[in-house]
Amino acid sequence: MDKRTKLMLTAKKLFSKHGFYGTATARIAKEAGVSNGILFHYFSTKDKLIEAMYFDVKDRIFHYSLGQIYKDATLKESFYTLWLAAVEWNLENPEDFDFMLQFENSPFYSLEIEKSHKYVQMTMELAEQGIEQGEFKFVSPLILVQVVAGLVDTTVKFLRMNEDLQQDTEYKNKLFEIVWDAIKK
Amino acid sequence: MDKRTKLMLTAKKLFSKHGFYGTATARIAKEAGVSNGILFHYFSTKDKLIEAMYFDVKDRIFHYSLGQIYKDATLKESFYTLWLAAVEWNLENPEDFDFMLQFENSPFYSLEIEKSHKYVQMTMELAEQGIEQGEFKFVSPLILVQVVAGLVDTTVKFLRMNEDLQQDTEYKNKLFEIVWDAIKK
DNA sequence: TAAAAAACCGACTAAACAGTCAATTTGTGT
DNA sequence: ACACAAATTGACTGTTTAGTCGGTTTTTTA
Repeated sequence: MDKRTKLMLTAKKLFSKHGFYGTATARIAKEAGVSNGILFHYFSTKDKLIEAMYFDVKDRIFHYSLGQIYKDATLKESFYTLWLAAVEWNLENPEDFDFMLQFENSPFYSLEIEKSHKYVQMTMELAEQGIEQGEFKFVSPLILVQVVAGLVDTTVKFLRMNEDLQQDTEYKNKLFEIVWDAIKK
Repeated sequence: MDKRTKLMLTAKKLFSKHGFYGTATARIAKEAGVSNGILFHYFSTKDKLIEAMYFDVKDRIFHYSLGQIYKDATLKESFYTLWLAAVEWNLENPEDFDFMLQFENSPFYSLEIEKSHKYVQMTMELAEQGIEQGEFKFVSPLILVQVVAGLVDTTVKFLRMNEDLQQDTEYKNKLFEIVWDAIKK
């Protein structure tokens, strides 16, 4: 594995456990088994490393989740697939989840960063579609996207504390009804 | 104003703008107009200061929001009052809001802390009531509480970016329908 | 009003930190 | 085989940091 990747994996592990504040760059390099200098060769500052990791994680989760949607699915099916894929991905990648939560709620994060992301447009289009078809509530498509994203986080946090429910498909369907009822007209 | 309060107000301002990582204790003391030493007289460590602030803010917002509920209100009215009060309080106290978001999504925060909070029980009871009366979805009362709390955050973030909607009662009612539909059977 | 306690000061320190850099190794194209 | 570029090292540094401490002022108590 190349050292850039090793650094990002180690950084993710440490950031998610100890926070940005509690993780020294020297420690990241040491635990990744590379030299101190190479970290700053790939990422000119600590902040740049954090930002690069954000884009990397966001990319992977959206690529995975959007990839699960199949053609000719109804709007509800698409949203169900999207929601479930995101929830399961986050449960299987707890470090990524913790890192993202921390990042998105820190002063590092601005909406400029968010908006620059290609996948946001794609989910917005789904929401707009639902509104036009009269299936969703007549509100800003942005709030609908944010509601779904927020409910993914809420669900993941809840299922983490209730491991026995993680495999319970029936219960997860009930949890999805929360999401669907929230956005549907 | 006593120096302990001055310190907490200044810390809140700086933490919300620059994060825990980006705010030095010396700077907090300086901008609060007090000596460096007195900070550690009141809060033995920086982490203790952060935690004390969390309890302080949480206390005030819950005290305010729960206080808005009137006797003999229906369950829906109670939830509406609670949700609206929380949203408006957060909009009027953006530093508190940013601080809380940061804290609750950082490794500082554990569910042990959350559970130790007296107000959590009170909202849980409201949720249990709704479930027993058959008015809410038949899921864990905890997820219902977390859904409402999460949707408060989502709403606040959204209204912050759309200042023109902040006074629009009709629109806010529509946003509440998202919350209500999410939890109601 | 005296003495005890609590609040308060700011200079100080030891450790930790992000980022640099000159030197060395590894890879690549000719 | 050679030259040139890119990757990599780890010791180093100037600064910043949380937290300490001996001493002073203010408040409380009896």
